[in-house]
Formats: sequence, C-alpha cells, structure tokens
Amino acid sequence: MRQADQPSYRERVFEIVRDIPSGRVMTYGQIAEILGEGYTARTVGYVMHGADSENVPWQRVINAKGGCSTGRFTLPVDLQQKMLEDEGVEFNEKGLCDLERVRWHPEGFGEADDSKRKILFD
DNA sequence: CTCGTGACGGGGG
DNA sequence: TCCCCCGCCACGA
Repeated sequence: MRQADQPSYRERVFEIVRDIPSGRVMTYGQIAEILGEGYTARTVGYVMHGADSENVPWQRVINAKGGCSTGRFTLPVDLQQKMLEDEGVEFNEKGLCDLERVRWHPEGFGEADDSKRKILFD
C-alpha cells in the first residue's frame, strides 16, 4: 500500500482536487503552484491522467485557457465539458469558460474573495 | 543510468 | 487573435 515514507506524489494532487466544490474549477498550473516543490503544470497533468480511477472530481481540473485538455485519448473533451456544464459551469462557443468567475481558490492560498476582483474592471 | 513523453503554460511572431 | 516553440519534471522502457 503505502511506500513507507513516500509522500505519495499523486495523493497531494488528489487532495486538492477533492476540495474543489461543484461548479468550480482549478487549472493544472494553479495546483502546481500551490504544491510548489517541483510540481509543474506538466506533472500535475501527468498525475491527473490516472485520476479517473481514483475517487476525485477530475473534471474540475482544466487548462489555463479555461478549456478542457482531455480528448487526446482516455477521455473525450466533450465529456468533461458536459460534466462541468452539468455542474453549472458555462462554456462559450470556443469551448472556454470564464476562469475569473469559476476558478476556485483553496482557503489559505491567495485571495479567497473573488468579489473584490470585480472592482478592477469597474 | 539515459532517453523520450505528456489531461501544461506563457512568450513571441 | 491564433499558432508555434521551448521550458518543466516525474515516469516508464
């Protein structure tokens, strides 16, 4: 089971993903930045590759453009987008969603209050 | 041990 | 605005 003192690289990522509430999303890079210590968007994506067999809401992790990066194989983009739309996330005709609106900020990291962000454009 | 790969990201053309 | 290229790092062959 556990590799003794193995910090379980994958588990770190899943722990954060499980904390993402329905209707919200996080990007690969965002998760990598929070974990730090050698984690990059690239590696987080690698970990998420096997997330479908884990007990995590993998569909809530998308790329920095606001779209789904699945589809190459394993899982179709349409499925992930459909699942997110089912949670209330809206996508435009380009298959992108408004990250400023649906991005989830874990407690203790950066600003959890996205209500202030709107002032920047007002 | 070395080499290539990938559910990414961001800068430049 | 869209497309291409290079950098990042854990993993498997």
